[in-house]
Amino acid sequence: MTIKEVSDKYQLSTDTLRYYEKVGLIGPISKNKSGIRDYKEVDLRTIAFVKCMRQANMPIDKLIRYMNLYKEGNKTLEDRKQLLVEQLHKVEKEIQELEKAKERLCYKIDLYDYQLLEKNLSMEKETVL
Amino acid sequence: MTIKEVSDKYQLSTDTLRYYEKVGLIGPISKNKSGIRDYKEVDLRTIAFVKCMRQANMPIDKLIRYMNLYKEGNKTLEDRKQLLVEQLHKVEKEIQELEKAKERLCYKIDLYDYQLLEKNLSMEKETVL
DNA sequence: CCTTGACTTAGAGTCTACTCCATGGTGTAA
DNA sequence: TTACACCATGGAGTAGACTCTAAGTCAAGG
Repeated sequence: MTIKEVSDKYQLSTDTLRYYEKVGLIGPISKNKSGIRDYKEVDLRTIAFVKCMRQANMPIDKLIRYMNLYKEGNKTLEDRKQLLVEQLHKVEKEIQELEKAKERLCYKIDLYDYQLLEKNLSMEKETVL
Repeated sequence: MTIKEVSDKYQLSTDTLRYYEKVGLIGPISKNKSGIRDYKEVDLRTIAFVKCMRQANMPIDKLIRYMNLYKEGNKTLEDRKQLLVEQLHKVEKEIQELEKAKERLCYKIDLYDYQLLEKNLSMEKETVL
């Protein structure tokens, strides 16, 4: 699979894909004789995971640490789990904060609706009289 | 209320408070004869709102636009509401994405628990034999 | 009076995560 | 075979949101 195809499939720019590879988040990706990347199934799975974790706002350096632990094999299971648990907590907290913000937004929007209603009523009055 | 007290109350650094004022997100804050800021009740309410919107990941420039509309008064009600509605949609989408990430994290953590269990069992076997 | 600690300013610096650029090679359809 | 879109590299540049620094002012306590 070419970098363009991967880019389209996962909605990550080709620049981003190369950047992720450079910093060690994915790959190294195998290349054909003329140096062009050929993404394999396992690469795609890594990319999907990375994308998901990035959407969970996991910072790049933490993700890199996770990937490095992964490469070290079985003895790092506990550490890797720990990283994910930490991230889970962060995600839960963020969801809570967003929910709070959401409520406030809804409340304010309601207020605006009310104010707009009043404004329109008074304009109508003006027009009628 | 001094900048330090506000900083403690809202968990925003004094630098950040001054920065918000500089870019026009809050204030201008009134100052005493020797030039020291004195935050009033209305400032605190603005700060609380700004903090909430920032936690909702509303970009600074959008917030500034909102604040400017607010200062223009009644005729901008519709526009302001529009900004908030947009932001609400963004927040809802982000919550969804975080929920997705959360599920994936939970799933992976479960897998790790299982793998760790297996590992410990086999270690126990080794010890016993 | 002097020190200490909190306050002020303007402006430079930092961090994260990309994103863009210049330059040059590749592959395939007409 | 030439045009075209795509690929590569290293390194510079950007956006957003702070964060820090230097240099100075001010009020209170010892």
